[in-house]
Amino acid sequence: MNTLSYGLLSLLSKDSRTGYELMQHIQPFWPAKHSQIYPLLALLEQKGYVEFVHVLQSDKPDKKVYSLTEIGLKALQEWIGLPTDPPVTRDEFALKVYCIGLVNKAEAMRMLLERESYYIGKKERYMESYERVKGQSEKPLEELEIHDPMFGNYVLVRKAVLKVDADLLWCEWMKSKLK
Amino acid sequence: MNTLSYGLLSLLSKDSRTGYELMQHIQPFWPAKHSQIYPLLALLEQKGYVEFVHVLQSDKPDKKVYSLTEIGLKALQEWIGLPTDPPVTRDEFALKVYCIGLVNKAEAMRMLLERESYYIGKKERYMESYERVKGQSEKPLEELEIHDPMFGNYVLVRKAVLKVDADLLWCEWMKSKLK
DNA sequence: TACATATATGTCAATTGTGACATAACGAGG
DNA sequence: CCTCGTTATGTCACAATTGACATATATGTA
Repeated sequence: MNTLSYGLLSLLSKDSRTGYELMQHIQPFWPAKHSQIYPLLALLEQKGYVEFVHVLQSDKPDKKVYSLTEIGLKALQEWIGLPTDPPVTRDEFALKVYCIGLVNKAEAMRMLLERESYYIGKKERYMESYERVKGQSEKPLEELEIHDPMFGNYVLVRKAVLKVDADLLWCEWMKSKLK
Repeated sequence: MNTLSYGLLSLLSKDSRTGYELMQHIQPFWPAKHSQIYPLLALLEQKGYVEFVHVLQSDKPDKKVYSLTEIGLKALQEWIGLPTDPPVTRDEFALKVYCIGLVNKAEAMRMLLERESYYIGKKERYMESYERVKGQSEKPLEELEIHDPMFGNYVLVRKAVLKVDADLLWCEWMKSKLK
């Protein structure tokens, strides 16, 4: 069982979801395409870690709603205690920045502004997530504690916002360097 | 030609390096093992983008020092202008945090402290890089501009420090949540 | 009318990346 | 003396991931 499989179990521990929804929601922490998710879900179902019900829809295609089983929950709990791999980031832009002296200031500024607007868009989406979490929570977010069902969502949105703020801060600083 | 290949050219645009050194220096932005680097270097050499000289060493194993060729430089310059893929991060810890409510506060705190010390170690190494860059630069770092050979190193260390500071800030904030 | 996008699931070939094996010499520690 | 870590290069089987293809319906757009 690979990390992505456990990631899917992790999402399913809160809510029953379709493969399509799992694919959408796991993106910020473990980007994966549907072509990777669907075969893994079939494997997880084979092993009895998840089960699904067919849900017929008239307006949209029918779907399979997956949920975590008892033994899936046990597997998930065991995995949490196991050693955790360090995060891995692959950043093509950073590779380009290393040799940015090969282009002129104007071109470098163009690239930087493009990257900055990418981060601005990301931050906007994270802020929308934050508002969604706030709307779904019964308590004020600051009062949530570890066993509250929204705790994970809350602290992860916070993590994402802090990181994108750091990226935006660097972009701002870089702009002053390229003036 | 994949992104990692261009990353190698990018590093070689500043200094001639061995495959082993390239493997070490590309880690922060594009983690790759030597088993991936060496075959790519052979391909790049076949295409004429890089060339190497054998350097015999008595105390350590002999090595191959690679450098960028004219046509390698041209390929690198073309790549810089091309659209840049967004950064990709895979974070197993974040997947665990999503369902952290499955374990008790003490266990969650243990995991968090472990992750925090990982980030502290990373920050220390980045600060060492910063000092190394400062030592190698002729001008004060604040005065470096885009065409200075140390500019890329300087702004990337700054980027790395800002990001790890954001991670540490989140850890600090999380500790207060788990008290 | 035609085309793009979103929902929804699935397969498969090709590419990318990992972990183990192989070799070899040095220095440090038990 | 033996093992471990570092330097240094290389191969190879396997696992993880991507991108294209396939299908179907609804909705919005040119």
